[in-house]
Amino acid sequence: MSTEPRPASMRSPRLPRDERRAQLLSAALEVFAANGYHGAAMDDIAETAQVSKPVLYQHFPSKRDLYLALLDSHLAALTELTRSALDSTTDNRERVRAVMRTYYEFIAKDDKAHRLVFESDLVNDPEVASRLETFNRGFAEAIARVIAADTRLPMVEAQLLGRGLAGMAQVSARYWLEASHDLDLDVASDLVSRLAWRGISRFPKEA
Amino acid sequence: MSTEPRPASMRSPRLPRDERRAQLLSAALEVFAANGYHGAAMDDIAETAQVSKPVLYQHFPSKRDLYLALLDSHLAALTELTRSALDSTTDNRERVRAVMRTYYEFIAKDDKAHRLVFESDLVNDPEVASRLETFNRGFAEAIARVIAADTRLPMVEAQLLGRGLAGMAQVSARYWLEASHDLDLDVASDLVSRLAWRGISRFPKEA
DNA sequence: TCTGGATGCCGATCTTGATTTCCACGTGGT
DNA sequence: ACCACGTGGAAATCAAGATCGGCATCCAGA
Repeated sequence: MSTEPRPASMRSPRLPRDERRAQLLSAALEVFAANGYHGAAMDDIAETAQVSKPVLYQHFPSKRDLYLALLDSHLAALTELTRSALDSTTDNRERVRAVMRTYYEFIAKDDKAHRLVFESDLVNDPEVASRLETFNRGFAEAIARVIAADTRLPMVEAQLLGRGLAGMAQVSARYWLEASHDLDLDVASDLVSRLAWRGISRFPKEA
Repeated sequence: MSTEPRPASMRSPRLPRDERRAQLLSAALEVFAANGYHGAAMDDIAETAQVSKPVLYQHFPSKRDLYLALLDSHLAALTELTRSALDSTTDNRERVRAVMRTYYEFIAKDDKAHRLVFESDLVNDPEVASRLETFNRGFAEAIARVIAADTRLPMVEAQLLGRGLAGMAQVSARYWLEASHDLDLDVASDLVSRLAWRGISRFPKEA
């Protein structure tokens, strides 16, 4: 009556530790992106990776740790992408264009990693909140420096605007992805980056 | 050994159904806003309302229904606030100012209702997602009409920009609330609304 | 004032679903 | 052939949502 052991063909082949870990991360991303943290069960992730649950726990001490590992990795990637976009030119207008395009490309990636970064349902966890806040601060500050370079605004106010523009990029890109896919990525990101640039270039200190 | 019935002084006084319901909603908002949907336990809400759990379930069939009721109510309120801000003038520049200010005021309210609307951790629930999407669409379309009135942009593109500006308002206001409270509400919202207005006014169709 | 019934309230418990762990088994290298 | 280690089925554990049956309170009508 007991269940037979899984035949060899269905067992997961033995893998070196790093490869297995990478595969698990990939499966976890897929499930988390599709269902969110709370909607994802460890069973689902194990099944997606075609592995049993204990294997999961040999690589990550808990579901939360698994999630954090993923978040860290993709936040680091996005940070690097935007940094490189910022360094790709010295013309501020072109900088805005490049960063906006980078954001749109990140969101359009079909691994859906943006769901972790921009639509996490674990924002109330202090660790997650702190990582997201660090990322957002860094990004907003980079924009704020561009603004301060083009205007005479003090840093406090430039940062507020930086946050606002970051929000504009993120929200508009998410909408574009969901609803407005008849617009080409370039067209949409150029449109929004023009909106942003018109807003900030030679921003007057007083009304 | 059995626990004594709670003395009369500790029992919650009998309330007419509607008042009790209102009180429960208020307690629920407090807990949900502080901890998010998943971080909030029905026990917490009951305790905050100084009531036992069955009372909660006599008014709301489930935790999710309670949350949806709250969300509906505050989404409706915010919708009405922005509609009224839009109708408060016919000058588009003033419209942007008024709406931005309304957003900042909504976020500054100390009932923290904005945590439900802008930081919900239940976005993966279809009912929640649909309600939020309806709100966002309505808001973005209102902005898109303003944009279309001031430019020659087609509605598809105006809507993308509308979403972007909505995101700018929301994200910048959340940042202002958390970190930048040395700036006055008026100063901050005016600053961001100027950024928005400079971006959209007489937006050129081509670069 | 007294009484019956309806309504509101509570302690205690049930139930479910998901994370985490235990222990035996197979597999591949030496 | 052996043994160390990766693997999986099944079960322990636990938190939290939901419920059950009885008690208290208020009000209408005699």
